[in-house]
Order: sequence, then structure tokens, then C-alpha cells
Amino acid sequence: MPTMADIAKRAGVALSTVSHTLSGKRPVSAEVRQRVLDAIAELEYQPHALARALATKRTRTIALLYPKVSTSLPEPHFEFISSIVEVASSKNYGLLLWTPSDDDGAVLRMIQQGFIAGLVLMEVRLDDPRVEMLKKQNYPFTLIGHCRDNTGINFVDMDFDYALHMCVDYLAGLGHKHVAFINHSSKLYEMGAGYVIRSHEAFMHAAEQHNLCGIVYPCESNAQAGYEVVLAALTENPATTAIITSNAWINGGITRAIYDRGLKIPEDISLMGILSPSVAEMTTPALTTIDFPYKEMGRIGADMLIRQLEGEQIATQLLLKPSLIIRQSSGPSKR
Amino acid sequence: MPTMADIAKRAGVALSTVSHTLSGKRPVSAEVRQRVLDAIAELEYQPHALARALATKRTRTIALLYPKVSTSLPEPHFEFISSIVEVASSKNYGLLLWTPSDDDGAVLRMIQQGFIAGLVLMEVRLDDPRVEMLKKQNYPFTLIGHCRDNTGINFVDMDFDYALHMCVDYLAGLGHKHVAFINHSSKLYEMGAGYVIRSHEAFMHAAEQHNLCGIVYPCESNAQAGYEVVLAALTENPATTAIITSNAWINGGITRAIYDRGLKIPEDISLMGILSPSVAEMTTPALTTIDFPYKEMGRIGADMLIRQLEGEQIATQLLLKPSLIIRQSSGPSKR
DNA sequence: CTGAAAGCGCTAACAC
DNA sequence: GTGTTAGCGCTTTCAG
Repeated sequence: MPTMADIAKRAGVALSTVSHTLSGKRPVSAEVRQRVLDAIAELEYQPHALARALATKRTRTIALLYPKVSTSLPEPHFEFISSIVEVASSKNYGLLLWTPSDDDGAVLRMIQQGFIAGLVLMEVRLDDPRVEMLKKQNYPFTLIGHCRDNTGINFVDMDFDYALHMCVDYLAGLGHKHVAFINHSSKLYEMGAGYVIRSHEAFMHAAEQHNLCGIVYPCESNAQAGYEVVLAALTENPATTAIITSNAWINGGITRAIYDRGLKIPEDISLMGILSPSVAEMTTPALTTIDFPYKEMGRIGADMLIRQLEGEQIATQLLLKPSLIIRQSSGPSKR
Repeated sequence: MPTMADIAKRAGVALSTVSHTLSGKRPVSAEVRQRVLDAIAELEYQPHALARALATKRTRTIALLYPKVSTSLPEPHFEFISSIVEVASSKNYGLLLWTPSDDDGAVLRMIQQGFIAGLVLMEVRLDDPRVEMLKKQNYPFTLIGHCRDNTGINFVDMDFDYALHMCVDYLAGLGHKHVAFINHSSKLYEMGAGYVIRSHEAFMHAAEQHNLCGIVYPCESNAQAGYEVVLAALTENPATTAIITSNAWINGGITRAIYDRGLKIPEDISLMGILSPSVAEMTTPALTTIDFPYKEMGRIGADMLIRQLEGEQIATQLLLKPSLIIRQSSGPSKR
């Protein structure tokens, strides 16, 4: 592989001239410029980004901290990933996926290795040690999600408070009085995952406001778990006429549990999800949802980070308001 | 951030000694070694991986070429991604996701920038220009999927021929005589995506063997498209009693089309998928499937690549035989 | 406008 | 065992 020195020799100019015709950081005469470009073309020269990164202390790689997927399936993180990789690629950045071995020091070590220009964090906890650390290090990062204290950090998140209120308002409007909310796993509760806790609280608050009976159930992310939780819920409160879930992988289980109880959707039980259309339409009947703006969140998160890296001064804290999409799984309460 | 020079000074030794106590590539006396380690601990020194990479011409980052996701949703590539990132992280490699802007030169340019030690390709075409190029460059890579000509390349793939025969054998055994296979989009056909074409051919072959009427339909990856294709299929051949699909995102559409025709699953129509359990269990009734070994393929693909990078001489061409998982969507033909 | 040379932080000969 | 030094391929001062 040819290096800059090869080009310089070939074009009969100094190394620095090659560098500058490439970067445009200082004027180069048209004639010399052409000679250099010709040499580059002839030798099929390709700048070595790694060497450049060492010299400039800047890379064009951002990293997404990818949560460890344990036994359960991951939430539709892939919807974030697709949009982030799209934005990154379009701006000529690479996206590095990385799972820190242990949450604390590993992140720090990673960013000190010089490969990564900035981070996108997801699965953010209300009090997130990673965020604390990154702030202290003054390292560029953005959050998909947000903490309890967000002073001075850029984030984009869905407004879960709004979303859950919207769900409950809608169901209350249909006359439902007993609704169950199937939330994420208790492991995520324990971790203090922001969206899980905010959803929980918002749901309880909304239920109270409407003066209806609301019960929350944590649930692992697999169909079997969903099945069992719904059976339990229908047993605990047989008056239940509506179920909300924010957990994409359990829909099948929920549906089957309802059917196995001899109930119909939406005649006997209304079902709502907080998830993406693609998932909502995989189930039959298609799920009425709060449309989780995965794509947009990923896009904005990556975009904010890259802008920040390019020197733009930004201070963005965005809480997206999702919209309600009524499909076939919800209807008026009969009781 | 402290550098090696700082450590050397602090410990009162030469730079190279620090380097060597870190790498173990030459003996260091216990006493000196300890001084160095102390200095490292005190200054919280972290080796700069980028600089090391420049010096050694080796990195610990592998890249997954991420197909451009256009309008349709991506196939469950995320299942590959999770397992690849898992393997990579566990072996201390980073995984870079990257979407080449244009299929040919971009890949070459990328790998010449020095950041990437090797590539995992997916969405492999029967005659894949990327593969040709990488072979010519003698660049380390592995395939998830495989080409027509695979001499000298490492790959892991599912045995689609086996899978489709398994499907058809099973359905034929249940007495089905008219089966439709809903394959991926015609765009993927045109691209020459290996799995799409191999599935098609295997299905036709199996149908012929069993002397049953088999029709293949290409289909975009969204529920609406699935819905329409199934309506069309049931119109074209009302005798159809079984439908196979390898397309994860259209299940909902398929099911609803069947119901809208007043048919029942599995009483009137048997449904089978070639997909992962998580997806199979999202639909109701849960889908009988050929269990697509995403995880295993991702794991093996990444593992092969990393071994190769670490100097192991490997020559692996693996065609995984999936297994049949009978759930609730299939049953004997009534006609 | 252009060239020479000093780094970026590390590895790996090459000396002693 | 340890120290010295020449790179890796590029950017960026500093001279001219």
C-alpha cells in the first residue's frame, strides 16, 4: 500500500504538500495540486486513517455501548442500531458496538484507547455511573434515555410519562376500569433503568387520575414469561379488561394466555403496546400501540453526538411525544 | 492522559522496558517489573491502543458489513449482531458496523484505512464482488452465507437446501398437496442473495420430488406486503393448504389474510416459518418453524474470523442443519 | 506557495 | 536484563 511519501516522491513534491492538497488547509498551486492528484490516482493511494488519527487525536468512529444480553432477548435495540449506523455511515463515521465487561472501569479504559471519538449510551439508568464518569472525564457522549439529573448532558428520549398517560387516557375513554401493565423484567427495575421506572410511575399516576384499578407486573422478555404473567394477572384480577405492555417479545404469550382463558381480543380484553409498528403488525390482531420512535431516537442521538464532535455547540434535551396508533386489538369495555 | 514515557520516567526505567513488561515479550527482572507496575497503577496509565495499532499494524477491531436497509425492515440481522458482538467482546475485539456507500470500492477503501483487522460479510450473493475483491487483496474475512464458488474461503451458513426439503417433507407427510412458499423480496432475487435463490430452488425441487403443487412468491418485508401476497396466492390457487415463509416481518400479514378469507390456522391452512423461536412465538398461533440458527451462525462466523486473525490456520466451511420445531400453526391437510 | 522536520504513543530491532 | 533509537503514516509547526 502506497503511503504519502510515495505520492510525494512520485509527484516530485514534499510530503507536507501532499498532506495539504488533501486537507486543503493551505493553498497549493493548481499545477502542483494536479501533479499530486495524478500521483494519487496512479498509485491508488488511500490515506491511512489510523495514522491520521494518531496525529490529530481525532477519529471518525463512535461507539454504542451495547447492553449485555443475558438470557432474555434484547429489546428491539436493533431499531436503534439500524438508524444509528445509517446516520453514522452517511456522515462517514463508523459505529463500534461494544459490550463493556463490567460496567464501571471498562468504559473508561475503552475510551482511553484512542479509537473512539464519542459514545452513545442506551439503557440509561436514573443514576448512571457511566454518565457520571463521562461527565467527569469531559468525554463527548449522548444519551438515548435520560438520568434523574441531566444538567449539562445531551439526550433524546421518548416521553414515557406522556406515553403511559396516553395509553391510560385512551383505555379509560373506552370505559376500561381494570387495566394491567406488563412492564420489563425485574432485573431492569433493579438496575434502575429509566424507562422502566418512569413507565411504572406514569402508569400508576394515570390510573389514579382516572380512578381505575391499575396493576403493574414485571416480566421477562420472552413469550413464555408473558403467557404466565397474563394468566396470573387474569387470576389476580378477573375483572381486568385491558392490558398494556412495553415489552416487544411477549406479545405472542399474552395473546395465547388470553385465548386460553377463553377470552377474545378486543371483545373481552383490549391489548395495547408501546412498541414499533413492525412488531405491532406481527401479531394478530394487529396491536394498537403507542408508536415507539426508535428510528428517530437513534437518528437524533447519533446526529447530536456527531455534531458535537465536529465542534458544534449543542445543548439538546429532547423528549419525543409519541403518537397513538389504533389498530385492531383495542375496543370499548363491555363491563 | 499519561503515556508510556511518563511511566518510564516515574519508574526510572527506559521506555522499552515499560513496553516489555506490558507485553512480556522479553524478560524483566521482578524488581523492575514491580516498579513499572506501581507507576502504572499510580498514574492510572492506560495503553493507547491506537498508537499500538499503528506500530504493529494490527488492530483488535473487526467489522460487520451491514447491508443498507432501504424501505423494508431488515431481516433479523440483529440476531447475528448480538451474537457477533458477544463473541467479539469476550475476546476483547470491537465490532464495527458499517454500511458501504457503494458496494465495490467502498469496502476496499475502508479496509485500507487501517482500523479494521478483518471482516464478516453477510447478505452474501452467489457471485459476490466483495468476496472476489477481498480474496484478491488477501484480506482476512469470513462469510455468513456462501458463494457459488467457495474455494479457499471460510464460511458458515445454514443449509437452506436441507431446510426447505425438511419443510416440504413435513408438509407432504401431513398430506398437503398445494403449498406456497413466500420468499424474500424480488430485490434480493435480483441481487442474487444466496439464501433467497437457494431456498427457491430447494423448495421447487422438494415440491417436485413429492409431486405436489408448489408456487413461490417473492415478497417485501412488511406485514402489508405479506397480506397482499397471501390473498393473491389464495386466489391464484384456492386449493392451497400450506404456506411456508422465510420472511420474519410478514407473519402478521399472512395470518390476517388467511383469517380474512375465513380460513383457520391450522385447520384450513398450515403455516411454517424459517425463522427464530423468538419471532415464531410472537404470532398466534405460534409458528411451526425450521429453527434458523442465527446465534450460532453469528458466533461461529465471528469466532472463525478472530481465530484467523490470531494466526490460527483454519479452513472451515460449515453448513448448519437446522431442526424442525412443531408448534401450533401446522397440522394435517383436510383436503 | 513550498519544504524540512518535529512530533502523535507505541513496538521492535539493535546495542550493551 | 536494560537502554537507545528508528520507525508506523500522518499532521502541523516553523522556515524560507
